[in-house]
Amino acid sequence: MPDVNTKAEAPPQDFIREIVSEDIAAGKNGGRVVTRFPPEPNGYLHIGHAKAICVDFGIAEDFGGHCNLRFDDTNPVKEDVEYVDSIKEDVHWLGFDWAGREYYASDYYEELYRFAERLIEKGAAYVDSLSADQIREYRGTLTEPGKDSPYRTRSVDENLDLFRRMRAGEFPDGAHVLRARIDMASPNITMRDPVLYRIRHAHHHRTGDTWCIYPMYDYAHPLSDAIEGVTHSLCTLEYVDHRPLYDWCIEQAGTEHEPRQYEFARLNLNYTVMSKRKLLQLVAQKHVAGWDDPRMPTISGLRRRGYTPESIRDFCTRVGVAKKENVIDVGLLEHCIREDLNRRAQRAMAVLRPLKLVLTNYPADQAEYMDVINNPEDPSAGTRKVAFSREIYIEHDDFMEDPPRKFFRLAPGREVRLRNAYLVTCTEVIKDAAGTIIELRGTYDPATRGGDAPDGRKVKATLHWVSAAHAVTGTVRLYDRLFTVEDPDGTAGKNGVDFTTLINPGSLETLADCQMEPMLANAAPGTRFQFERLGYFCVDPDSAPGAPVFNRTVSLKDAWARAAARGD
RNA sequence: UGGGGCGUGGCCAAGCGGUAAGGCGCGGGUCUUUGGAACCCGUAUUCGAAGGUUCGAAUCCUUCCGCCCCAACCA
Repeated sequence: MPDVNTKAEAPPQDFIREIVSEDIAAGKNGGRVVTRFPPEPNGYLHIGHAKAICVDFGIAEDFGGHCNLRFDDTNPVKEDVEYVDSIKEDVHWLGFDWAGREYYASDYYEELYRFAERLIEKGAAYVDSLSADQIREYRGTLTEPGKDSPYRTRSVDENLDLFRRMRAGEFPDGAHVLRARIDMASPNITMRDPVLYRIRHAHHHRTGDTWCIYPMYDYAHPLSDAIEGVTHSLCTLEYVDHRPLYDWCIEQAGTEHEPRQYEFARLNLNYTVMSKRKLLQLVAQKHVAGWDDPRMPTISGLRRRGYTPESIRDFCTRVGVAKKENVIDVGLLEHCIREDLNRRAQRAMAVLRPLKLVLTNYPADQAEYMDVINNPEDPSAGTRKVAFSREIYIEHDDFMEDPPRKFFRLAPGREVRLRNAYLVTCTEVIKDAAGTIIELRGTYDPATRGGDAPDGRKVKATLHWVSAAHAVTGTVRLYDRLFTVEDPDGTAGKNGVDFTTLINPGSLETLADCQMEPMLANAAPGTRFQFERLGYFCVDPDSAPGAPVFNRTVSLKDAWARAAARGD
């Protein structure tokens, strides 16, 4: 058994961390590591962003560096402060801290403008007066080279004059753009004289009406990185083609810092749509209650669903960082939250679909209090008292009048255990005129208090329950996948239908007559419990004192249901 | 058909010329007052394919095949 423990603490490795390690070893950037998380404030963050956040902040943290939160707010017509606020909240909630390094590309507009003038003076940029359509035509296609704009040869003086007048607001939107003079025949389309600035007479959420020309991402991003002293600019794979332009901007601007861009594969989840456009559509068309609907893959949705930040971060590290396109099984996400909550969530008993069981040999006016362990995984969570009495509710699913072979819960004449209470036997089934079971009668064995029989006899099932006289009524929202097809996007595309037609009609089931133990009546919103034998549930903000509303985060693993689905 | 990225078990993912880690899932078992949890066992003679180099290849070379991205004055 040679030193197995010395290797156990090896930090998580991936190709980016390898690069960073090598850079540090080589003394690059004076050993500094600076990354950035650069969202555009035009929507809510989702689980895909969570991966990027974990990569950007996580790597900085691992190497003793820091990560800037920078808003890439270069397109005023799509952005809003509502989004910057939600982004800040979500990043913080995930457990990351930018420690005051909150930046905005718009803070650099003046500096970016000066760089642009310098580019013009060097002959590296020019003002083009082609229309957007013409620019597209001149750009060529994937297989044919583009051709030079007739304005490409304008003099430096003319370019400078035009660009200054663009800034001064002399021209309407679309009249001119500033372009990099690179190579219209480049096999990489990104390099065919990319647009650097466009005219947009629009109000910006931070700079107001100060500007009417706005820089493009491809220009603003590398220079913002350089201005901030970012060393490793980490982004997703679709930007690989943009890297030569990123480097071109850095080189042309001759900045003090020379950040480098590295790309990794974005996160995809099966049974989920992730594009901002589609998420926005779900909200706008009211297929869901909002950005934070517990069925949404947004950070705010996952939060309301009951996911913990720890579980999401754990998920991101398990998913890894690589360059292969991937589709992660949502089952992994569910595993992560179960594992976290199993250790931390207080247990409680709640009956979702109540069926009354009257114990005919239990005194009508009596009640007693059982000692119940709050969390078997965490002794420090202590115990609580739970009331027991003659009339109790059990789960309707836990009784079958004519049970199949492998069903070993309650049935006529059968004895089962009521968790932490007594062994009980069903003696009678009461039905209404229509034949519907409305109540059960049974007896309890007074010698089995706590749940063990002195004679050592065993029962095969243990049921959760709640005393009818003490129960509080609450609402439970059972959430299921929003889509039951693995690849909603692909399936919708293949069948030529709108993806919203694929929404699972059973993605939300609301149960308003759930019977719960009293301690659940006034739990604070956000509090998470395990309802024994059912799953993990989180108190929703819609709760009122004495009228709690719970969201089911995820069910418990259910071998019985799995076997039944498999066909025994 | 231009350029770029990527192909290791159902889904991820290590591996960096010395004889296929790990996680999820799945199957079986132990234990159990949650059909939960925990624990144990099993799950790729093979790394997209075919050639080649080598004593030895998932790792090097060649060719082929497949998937993804790029033709916004979006990011």
